Amino acid sequence: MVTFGTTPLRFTPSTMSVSIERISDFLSTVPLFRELDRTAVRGFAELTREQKFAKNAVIVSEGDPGDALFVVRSGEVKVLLIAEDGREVILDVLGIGDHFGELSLIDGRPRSAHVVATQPSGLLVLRRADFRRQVEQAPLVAWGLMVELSRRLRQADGTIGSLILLDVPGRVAKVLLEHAGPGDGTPLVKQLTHQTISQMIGASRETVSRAMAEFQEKGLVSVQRRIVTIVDRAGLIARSRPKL
Amino acid sequence: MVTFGTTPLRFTPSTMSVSIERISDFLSTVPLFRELDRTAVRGFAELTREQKFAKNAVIVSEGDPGDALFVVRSGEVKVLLIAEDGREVILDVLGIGDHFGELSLIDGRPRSAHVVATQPSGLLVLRRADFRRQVEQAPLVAWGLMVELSRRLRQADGTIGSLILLDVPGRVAKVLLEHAGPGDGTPLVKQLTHQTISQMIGASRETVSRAMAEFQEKGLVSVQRRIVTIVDRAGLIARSRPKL
DNA sequence: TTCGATGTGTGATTCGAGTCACCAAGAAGG
DNA sequence: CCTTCTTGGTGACTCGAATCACACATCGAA
Repeated sequence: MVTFGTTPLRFTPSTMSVSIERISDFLSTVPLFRELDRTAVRGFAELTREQKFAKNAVIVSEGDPGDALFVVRSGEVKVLLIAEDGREVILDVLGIGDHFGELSLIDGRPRSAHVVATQPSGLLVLRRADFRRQVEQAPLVAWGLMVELSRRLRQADGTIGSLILLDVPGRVAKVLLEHAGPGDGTPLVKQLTHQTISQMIGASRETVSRAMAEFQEKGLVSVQRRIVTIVDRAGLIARSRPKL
Repeated sequence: MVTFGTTPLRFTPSTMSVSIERISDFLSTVPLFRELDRTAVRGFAELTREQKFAKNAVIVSEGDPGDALFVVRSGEVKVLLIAEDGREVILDVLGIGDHFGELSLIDGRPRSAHVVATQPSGLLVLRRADFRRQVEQAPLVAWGLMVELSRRLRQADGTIGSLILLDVPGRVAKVLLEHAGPGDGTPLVKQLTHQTISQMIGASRETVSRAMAEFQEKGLVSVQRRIVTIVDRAGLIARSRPKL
């Protein structure tokens, strides 16, 4: 349900269905729902309500009981751990079409990380009970969920490997490659500050700066107005391997 | 199907069913199948064949096309990444009742890691097509699979966090706690060499040795005939937190 | 029992990367 | 437009942990 300002609006059926239609269109672009037919997607779209978050707003906190799944409709959020001393570890940066919160939905345990908006964001919220009921109608979603969890597990294992096997410049190179556009000469899909990168790979901001400087000097990447472009992909890949 | 030596045996129906019965009994102790009724478990048990592996035998290799799920029936295996320079990262050590290989089964992608027997081991093998068909009969397994993947994802994220936030002794403490028995004074459930621990936490063997020496000195753990017992759990927990 | 093999303990040295301390350069907002 | 905030760059110093180099302890198997 959508509200403008603080006034709740009553929709005429036609206005209503336009809105649901829009959400359905959006959801069918999300991999999790891609295999479903129109009707099934609509089923999910109807259970959805959109919630807006300002930049830096906390969306979920580690330890909270979690009973909702979120799909990013606009904006950007980061998934992170916060240590007692305040240091932050960024586990993931999510953009439009990504989703989070499924772990608590599946196993009923508390949230495993914090999620904070890095940009003003609109999130579609699906509550647990609604979601479960709907999954029983459309078991394909269960499959899609497993595929997504598999992807993340592979990614997490890869991250563990590179934390152990690579030096800081190697880890920076890997992050750049993971966020690279399709071909050489394309800028990164996301704008990552050195600070953000450092929190993703467990390094200091300064060391990331030095690594980036090294890459520019060697002609591996070029940076214009803080937008990073990969010039020599092969060179970066070489740098992202454990050195013998 | 079971074979002794190289001679395939023909079973009488009764012999056969004893064997299947045994496997069913075993499978129903595995969390993945725990929610199923006898008949459903039997369905899976019948699709199973046991394969023996010698110590150090390679069970699956990273990059292989994967089309089977393995359940450890006896022995122990390790899941690991191997860098080009030969260094090994141990992602997990699996014992009786644990399983691996589901990622490739779910998403059809190549194996994401190597699996090697650390002890002579017996593995129950379930081929992809059989497994999928059976899952359609028993959708509860799909749910169990998601719960298991969630558990691993939480664990992997925790590992990433501790690699970034903790020093080596902190990471050692964390591993000890994760493998601890129920109460203080109980020995670890698995025997881990310093070498193995070092490969799990991305440290050198020597540094792990020194950390263990420190823990013994401070009375946090005691070691007798290479069996580690946790004496002061609270102390270890304190050591496994990021220090302010 | 004796011999490999496998696991552990400890010093000395080296090195990658964190920390501290600034300064410069873009963005962003009044 | 000029201030303010956020981001990036670089040197100097310090420190945790890897590496190197051995010696010692345990364990199985011949």
